[in-house]
Amino acid sequence: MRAEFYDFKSVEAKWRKIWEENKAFQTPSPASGKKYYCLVMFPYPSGKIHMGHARNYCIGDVLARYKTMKGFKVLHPLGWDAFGLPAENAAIQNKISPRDWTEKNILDMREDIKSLGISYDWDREIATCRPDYYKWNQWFFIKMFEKGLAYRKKSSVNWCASCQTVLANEQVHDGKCWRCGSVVAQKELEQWFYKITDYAERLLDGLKLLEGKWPDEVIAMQRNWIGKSEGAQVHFKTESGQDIVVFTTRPDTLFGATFLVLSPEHPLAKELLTADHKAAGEKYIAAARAKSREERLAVEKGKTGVFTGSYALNPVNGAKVPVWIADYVLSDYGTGAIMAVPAHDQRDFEFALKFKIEIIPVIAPENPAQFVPHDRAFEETGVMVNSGEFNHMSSDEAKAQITKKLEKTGQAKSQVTYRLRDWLLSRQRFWGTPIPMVYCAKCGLQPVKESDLPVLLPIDAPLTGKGESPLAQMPEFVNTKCPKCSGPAKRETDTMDTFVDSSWYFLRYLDPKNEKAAFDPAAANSWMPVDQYIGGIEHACMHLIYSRFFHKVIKDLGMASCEEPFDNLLTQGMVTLGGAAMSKSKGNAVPVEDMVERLGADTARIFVLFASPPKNQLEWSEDGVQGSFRFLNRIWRMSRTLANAPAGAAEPKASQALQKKAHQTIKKVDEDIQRGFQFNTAISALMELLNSLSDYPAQGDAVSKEAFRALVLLLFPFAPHISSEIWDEMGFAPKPLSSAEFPAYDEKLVQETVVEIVIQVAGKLRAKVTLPAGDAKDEKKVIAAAQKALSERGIAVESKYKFVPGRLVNFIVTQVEANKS
RNA sequence: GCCCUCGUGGCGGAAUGGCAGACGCGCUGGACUUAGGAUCCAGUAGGGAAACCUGUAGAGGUUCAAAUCCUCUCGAGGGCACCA
Repeated sequence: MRAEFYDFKSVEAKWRKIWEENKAFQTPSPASGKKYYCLVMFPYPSGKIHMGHARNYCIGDVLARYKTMKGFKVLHPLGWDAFGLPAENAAIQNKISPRDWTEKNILDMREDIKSLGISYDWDREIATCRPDYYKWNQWFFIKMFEKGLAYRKKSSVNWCASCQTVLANEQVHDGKCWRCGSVVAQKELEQWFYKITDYAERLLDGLKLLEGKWPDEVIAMQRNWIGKSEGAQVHFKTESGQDIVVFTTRPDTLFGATFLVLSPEHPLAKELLTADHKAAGEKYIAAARAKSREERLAVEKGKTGVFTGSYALNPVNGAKVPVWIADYVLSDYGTGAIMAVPAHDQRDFEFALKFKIEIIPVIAPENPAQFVPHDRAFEETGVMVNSGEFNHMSSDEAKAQITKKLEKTGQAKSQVTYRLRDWLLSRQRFWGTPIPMVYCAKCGLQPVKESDLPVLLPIDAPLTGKGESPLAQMPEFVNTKCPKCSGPAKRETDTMDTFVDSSWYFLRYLDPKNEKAAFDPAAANSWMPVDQYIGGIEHACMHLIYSRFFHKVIKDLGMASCEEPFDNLLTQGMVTLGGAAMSKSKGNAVPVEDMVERLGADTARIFVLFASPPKNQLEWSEDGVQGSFRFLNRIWRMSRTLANAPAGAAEPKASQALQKKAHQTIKKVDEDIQRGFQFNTAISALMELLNSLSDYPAQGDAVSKEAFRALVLLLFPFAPHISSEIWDEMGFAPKPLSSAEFPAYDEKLVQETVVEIVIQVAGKLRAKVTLPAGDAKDEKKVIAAAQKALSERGIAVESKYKFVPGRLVNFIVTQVEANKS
C-alpha cells in the first residue's frame, strides 16, 4: 500500500494561478489606514535561487501576509540588483551579452520565487540595469556633483587585479576583495568619490534613532566603521618656521611629546630633510611607497623610521623635539603627522626604545599604589606630573585645559576625526551605470544636461576583462559634444559602483514607472520609512551605510522627509549545508526548484521558518524537511477526518479544553510574530494545537471544527497554499482565505480555569496542587492547600512564605522533619 | 588591543526573574501490515531499585526564588585595528 500524501503539486499550482489571476498581491493605497512597508534585500540575478536566498523571502512573506491580515496596507515589492561583475564575466566566458545573461536569469529566478508563493506585487518589479532605472542614478550623480558631493581626486586607491577595477574601502575585507577574495593592491589613480564623510556625524547620530530597532551588532559595526575620535589639532613650529599640524586624542600628554613623526607621504617629509639626512630619508620614503598596504600595516615587522635632522618646538613648553619619518603613521588619517608620547602610547614607546629617544612620563596613576609597568606605555588616565602649571590636575581635566590654553594663541583647536573615508564610486567595468560627465578641452569637466539623460550604456562593448574601461574602446560612445560649448568633447568611460544602484531602490518601488522623476516625493512621504528591512549582516558596512547616506542626501534634496530609511532591521542568519553557507560555487546549494518539485513550497517554507529563529544560522536537514512535510500531511488528514466524521458532541470538559487551547494558540502566534519574529515558536504552537485536535474525542463536532478553522487561519501566513485549499474544502468563511482577517481571541477563554500551584520549600520544588483559578489567587486557600500537600508528604514548614498569586508559594525558612515515624 | 553577540539534552531549539528542556528531529521499544522513506502508541537530560539527588561553560554575588540580573574567569563567533 502506498502512503497517501496530500497532492501538494496540484494544490500549489492551483492557488498560484488564482492569486495571479486575482492580482491578490496588488499594493493597496496607503492613504486610508496604517501602512506597512516590508522590504527584503533584492537579489543579484545570478542564476537559480537556492534555499539560502529563499529563507529571506519566506521571512518577509510571513510578515507581509500577517500584517495584511491585521488590516495594514502592505507594500511588499521585489526587484533585481542587476548590474555587476558576474554578468560581465559570464559574458566573456560564454559569448553572451551581459544584458541577455541577466534578463534570462531574472526570468528564471522570478519563476523560482513565484513558485514559493511569496506575496510580491510584481507590478512594481524593477531591474537596476534598465535605462528607466539607471537614468536616475545619473540624475542623482549630477545633483550630488552640483552640491559638491561628487568629486574627482587623485589618490592611492584599492585595486583588485582579478576584478580589474578599483574598490571602495568598504569593499575591502581583511585586505581582500569582497567579491572575489583576491589580495587588494594600492594604486595611484584619479577617481570619482561621493563625499560620504560630510555625513559622518549624521550617520552616527542616526544610529541613536535605530537603537533597539536594529541589531546591536550592526549598530556597533557601523560605529566602528565610522570611527569617531575626539581630540585636538596641535601646531608645532619647526626651527625653520614650517608649521607641522598633528592630531591627538590625548592633549593631556603634550608635555610628554618628545618627538614628532610624519608619514612618508607627508608634504613636509622631504622638505625637512637636512643635508646630512637627505639621502637616508629619501631612500626610506621611496621604500615605504613601494610597499603594499599590507606590508606597511604588518605590525609584526616592528617599527622602522628615519630622522629628518630637523627639530620642532613643543608649543606647551618650548622644548626642542626631533622630527622623524615613519610608516607607522598613516598619511590618510588625521593630519598624517603625530606628536609621539612614548610614556603613554605603546607604539611611540616601541619607537622611542628602538631609536633611543627620551621618554618622559607625564601621567601618574590616580591611586599611587597602582603598579606602573616600565616595559611598556601607561595608557590610562590619571594625575598630571612633569606638566608645569597642570601638575596635580586629573588628566581628563587637563585634556580640556591644555587645549583651551593653546587655543588662545592659535596653537591648537578641538578637532573631531573620523575613520570613514569617502566612497570611491567609479569602476573600470562595463556592466554598470555610465557616469554622466563630459570632458571638454575648453570648458573642463561638465555634467551631462538633465534633458539628455540617460546616458545609455551601449548594447555591446568589446569585453576583455583586461582592466581598461570597456567603454573607452568605443569611439562612438566616447566622442560627444560639450554640454556647455557644443565643441568636441569626451565622455567619462568609467561606470558606477553597483552599490549606488542599491542605495535608493527602495524609493523607486514606491513609484516604479515614473518617467519624470526618480519617484514622487508624495509617494515617499506616504510609504517611508521602510517598516521592516530584512537581509544579511554582510551588508552592515556596505549597503546599509551607503543607503543611509544616500537617503540623507535625498532628504536634503527635499525629496523625502524621514531621517532614516529603514526603521527596523532584521539580519537573518545564513542557511548552511555541512556547516558552510549554501552557494552554487561550493556545490552545496539546495535549489528551490528541487524542493518545490519534491515536497512542495509549503514544506520548504515551514522548514526554514520552524527549524531556527530567523536571526540564527540554519543548518539544512533533510530529516527536518521531512518533519515539516509530515506536519502538513497531518493537517491535511485532520481536515479529512473532521469533514467526514459524523457530527457528535464531546463532554463539556474536553470541548472547553480544546476551545481554550485554540484561543491560547491565537494569542501565542500573534505575540510570537510581533515579538521578535519568533516564527519557530509560532509554528510549534500550531503543532500543539494539532496535537490537541488529534487527542480530541469528538472530532467533527462544532468545537473541533472551530478550533481547526483557527489553525488553518493561523497557518496561512506560513503555508499559504495548503491552508487556502483546506479552507475551501472545509467550506470556511470568508472566501477566499487571503481576504480573512487575523483571528481574534477571547481573553476570558485564554485564562486557565484551573491552575497548578507550585509549592517550593527554600526555593526547591516539593509539591504541586491544582486549584480553581479563583482559589489560586486566594492566599489563605493556597497556603492551606499547600500545607496539606506538604504534610501528606511528611514535610512540615514554618509559617514564613512568599506567595505569588496564581503561580506559586515558596516557604522560606527551615524545613523541619515532621513526625515521620 | 578595542567593540558587539553568544555559551541550555545526541541535534535544531523552548522557557513576562517563578515547575529547565515546549515543539520538532533523531533514537529505543511496541502496534498495524500486501515490508513502508507510511501511520499510530509508549519512552527518551544525567545518576539511582526507589523516595530522591544533580544539572543551563566555570567561580562569586543580588533575590524568598537566577538559564535569565550584576562582577570576574574560560570558551565560541563576528566587526575594527600601528586610526595617534
